[in-house]
Order: sequence, then structure tokens, then C-alpha cells
Amino acid sequence: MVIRLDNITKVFKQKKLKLTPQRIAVYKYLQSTTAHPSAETIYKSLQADYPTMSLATVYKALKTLVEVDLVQELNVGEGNFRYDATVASHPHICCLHCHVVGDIEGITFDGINKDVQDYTDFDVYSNQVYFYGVCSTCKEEVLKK
Amino acid sequence: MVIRLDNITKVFKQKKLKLTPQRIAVYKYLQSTTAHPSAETIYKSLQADYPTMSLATVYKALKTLVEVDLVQELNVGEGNFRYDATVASHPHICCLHCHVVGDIEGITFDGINKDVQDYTDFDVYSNQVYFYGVCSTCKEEVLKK
DNA sequence: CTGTGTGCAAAGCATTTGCAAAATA
DNA sequence: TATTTTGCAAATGCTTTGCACACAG
Repeated sequence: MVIRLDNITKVFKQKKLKLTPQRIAVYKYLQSTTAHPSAETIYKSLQADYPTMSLATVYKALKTLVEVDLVQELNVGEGNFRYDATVASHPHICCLHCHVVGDIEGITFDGINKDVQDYTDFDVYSNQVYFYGVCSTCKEEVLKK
Repeated sequence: MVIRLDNITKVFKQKKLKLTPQRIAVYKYLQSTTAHPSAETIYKSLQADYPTMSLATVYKALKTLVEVDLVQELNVGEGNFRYDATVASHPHICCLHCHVVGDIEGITFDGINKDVQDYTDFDVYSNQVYFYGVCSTCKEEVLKK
């Protein structure tokens, strides 16, 4: 896993946003994981290294990162948001048992926004695709019982 | 729009759930609209006819209807849930400007759960597909300015 | 009649906001 | 130095819960 900070540096400079340790920490953490953590999870994960950072700051950092399109917000239907430092559109898959959220690479929906735009009277800009099922770990657990 | 109560009657009898006026009202209302209302909207819409029904009862009725698969819960990412009496899997399209949520009929993703199941190590049961854009009404409003 | 559902108010989470102090550019 | 951002606590919004009374089966 390669952590890149050149993009956050460039974008923040261009948008005249301040590059604080807190914002960098949140962005680095999101780049280091494929777990699609919630704000709470990010907060807890960073507490060891940033003990004074507050949960409100995590929320504010995430909001800023989403606004400048360095991070995307996911809503798998659990009542909270999850975050992903991969902003390119890609489907996600959620385990109904352990609530893990994974990326699906290889299957893309490129061109489908255009199809939907032609089919409806909307201008279509983006989409979110979520699959729901049971992951391999949870399948095994069920078998053991 | 045809309102059908035979399904709720059958399912509730089979699951030994009580068929109360409140539950019927919520289900009838959802069948009468394509607006994908929130609990709050359903509550307000039913207040004229059911002035004593509480918001908590609307939530409880919705939870029950979702559990017995007569209604599906949507989460377009606005921070609340919306409800749809059409339980067959179909994509939704959301206006980023006025937040209207529409159904997309005609484009289906049948078979794709199987593709994803073969591609990942999950058993895949369902999916949710959301498109985001600007509806025709909002496009016109923007032009007027 | 029995157990489930309703209505009310209070509680519970996730997220946002206001504001003084601190830190970036 | 001038803003912007942080951290704290309080506030907000959506949803759930507990409990006494009412009602469907």
C-alpha cells in the first residue's frame, strides 16, 4: 500500500485549505485501509497517534475531503456513513452478517450512467452500486454451528 | 394505481401479526405513491385521516412491513430512510437538487448478483443501485436563472 | 380473554454547530 | 498577522425503546 500525499497537498493549496496534521492523518489512514471505516472507527484508530484529536475534527476533516473529491462517502444502509479514499466509481459488497464492506474491482458500470440518462429525463453524474450477501468467513462460521 | 391488500392480509395471517388500521394505512399509502417517502413524510401525509397515529407507530409499522418483505427500505445517502412498496429489485435515481427519488424500470440487473458471486467469495443475495443527477424540473429551473 | 400493537415521552446514536483558543499560511 | 481549523460541549435530527392502555384475534 503506497500512501500518496502529493494529491492532498496540491488540491489543498489550490483550494486555499490548510494542510493540518489532523486532515493528513485522516487521509493517510483512509489510504492505508480497504475496510471502508466509519468516522467513529477512524477516530478510534487514530487515537493512539493523535490522542488530542476530537471526533468532531474527524467529521470536519472527512467533510472537507469529500468536498474536494479526495474521499468518497458510502452509505450501505447501516445508518452511518463509511469512507473510501478510492474516489473512482466502483461497486461495493457488504456482508449482512459481519458488516464488512469490500471493493469490487474488475466489474465496472462504465457507460451505464449514459444509458440511464438516455432512458430517463435526468442528467446523470454518478452512481452507487451495493451488493449484499455473506462473506466467506461468515459462511464458515455458519457451517461450524 | 391499484391498491392491493390481499398480500398484507395473507402474509400477516401467516406470520400471526395483527392487521391494524395503522399498519394498513402505512402500507396503502406506500402503494399509492411513487415518491419513496420517509417515515416523517408518511406520518404527515396520514395525519389528516389518522390524527391519533404517532410517528413511533409509523416507524414500528414500517419495520414490520420491511421484515415481512412487503416494503423495501432505501438509503440514498440523505441521512434518513425512504420506503418503497415495490419490493422487486430495481434501480433508483435521485435528484441532487430537489432530492426526488424515482424508480428506473426497464433497465435491470438480473443475473449480476450471480456474476458478482462468481467473482468474489461472497454468497450474494441482493443489490441496490442508485443513480445521482439532476431531474428535468431542476434542469429547467437552472436555465431560468 | 390473551397477547400484540399503539401512543406518549424519554432515550439513543450519528452527525453538526457555536465558540474560544490554537495553528497554518 | 489574518484567517482557518481545532477541540469541547451543546444541539440537532432520525430512529428506537419502555411502559401503560387499547385493541385484534
